[in-house]
Amino acid sequence: MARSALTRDEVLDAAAALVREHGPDALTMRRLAAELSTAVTSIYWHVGNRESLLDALVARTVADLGTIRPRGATPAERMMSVARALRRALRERPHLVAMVHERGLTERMFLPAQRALVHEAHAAGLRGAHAARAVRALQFQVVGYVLVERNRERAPVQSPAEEELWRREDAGADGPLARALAAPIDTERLFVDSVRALVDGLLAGAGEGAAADTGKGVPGDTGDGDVGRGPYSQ
Amino acid sequence: MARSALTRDEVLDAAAALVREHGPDALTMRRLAAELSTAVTSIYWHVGNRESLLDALVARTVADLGTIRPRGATPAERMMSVARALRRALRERPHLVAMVHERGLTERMFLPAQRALVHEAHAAGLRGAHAARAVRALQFQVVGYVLVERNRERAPVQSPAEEELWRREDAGADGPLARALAAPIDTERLFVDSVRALVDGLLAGAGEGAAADTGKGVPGDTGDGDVGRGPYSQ
DNA sequence: ACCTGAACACCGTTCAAGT
DNA sequence: ACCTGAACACCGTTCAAGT
Repeated sequence: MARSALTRDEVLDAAAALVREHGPDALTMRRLAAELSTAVTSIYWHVGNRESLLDALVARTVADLGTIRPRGATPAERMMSVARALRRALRERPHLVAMVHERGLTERMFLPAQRALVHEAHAAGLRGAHAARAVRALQFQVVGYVLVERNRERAPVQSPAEEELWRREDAGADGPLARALAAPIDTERLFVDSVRALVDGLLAGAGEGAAADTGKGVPGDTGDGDVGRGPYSQ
Repeated sequence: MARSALTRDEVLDAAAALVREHGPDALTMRRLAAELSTAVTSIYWHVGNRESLLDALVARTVADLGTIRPRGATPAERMMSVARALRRALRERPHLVAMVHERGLTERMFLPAQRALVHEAHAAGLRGAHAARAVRALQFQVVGYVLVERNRERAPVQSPAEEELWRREDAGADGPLARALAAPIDTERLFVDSVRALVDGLLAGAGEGAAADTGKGVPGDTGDGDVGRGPYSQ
């Protein structure tokens, strides 16, 4: 069998590799063709155009994001474990997640996690629209946090260093506060603190009955990867 | 006086207009030149290159983001008013804010708001590193929320409609929950709820003494707009 | 000090043509 | 059904040259 038969999957693999290693900007049709030792135009036959190539990569990422298994004894703990798992999954695929975000598919991507959160919110005694808002608040919180966090990491040396920006005068007489704000952020801890505060705030006043519910997790959410094949000639 | 003397500010104004009306992708050097009825290369003389042109726009936006005036009777209320004001400011400049974000300058942009939050956290009785974490948690929350929110607005018709994704089985026996999750999000309300829950969680247990503190607001944070002028020849 | 056109090395995409 | 090279209309950027 001749090895040289180019397939759509090979194209996607090579494209994903380029993105993973050099970022989305490095993914040009010509470079991709060179990587695959083929003509640029062959790629067009397999994936249509650059836009739908990116769409396909994004669809893959959405499918890749596996199911989330909540852990912990109480609903609050299990909600926090979902939040941590979500964050980790996002951080493992920064470029691709950014692309998902650009395409406005973030929500679709988080459906499995959302299901797990619904389960836990219910177990915590939240019901109806109240539970829905709690789930979404947490989801927004986690996704937003990771976006901000990634942003900080990509940031160049912040134009004026944070320390310069925080002179003593601004923090009143609170020396430790000023010092804490001048120090680099412990994003790990800040994340946990933020999530805990939010979860506490959301669950405050909810009926605390079903805390011993089995943290069984999410119904399987597999499949759904493919996005349409075949030629793209008009 | 000859009207035709091209200035750096004119270039920036035209560029900002292009971005505001057609998005960052529409800002090409050639189109900008056409807009200004000048040669492409003239623009290079004034702003160096595309990258530093974007930098300058971003610096402008950062400077534009005015000071924030907290309102409300209690520190908690004033913190929430800062959060709302921040969100509004972000939503008024979506393209430019996205550019600030891409450049990793989000933090720099929010310094004024951060100052206001520090003031209120202190008034609420938080001290030292604890106060610093509260301020940052809230800041991450607001910025992250707006990023997610913008993302949703740009989203195309979510591939499978949310309703299809939420069949009854997933929400257990909670019909209202399922219906609430299938309905479009009231992002305004979700934002307020989330912020309130977070603020409540953050302030829980803090000394509640100085609630009547004057909500005087932030020390002036003007100036700082310019970013270096002159020729860019190597 | 400011502006210009020509030129270079890139893009994504289309098309007519091959096998 | 798959692959190809040539060509088009765009990019950002540099350079040598004008005034």
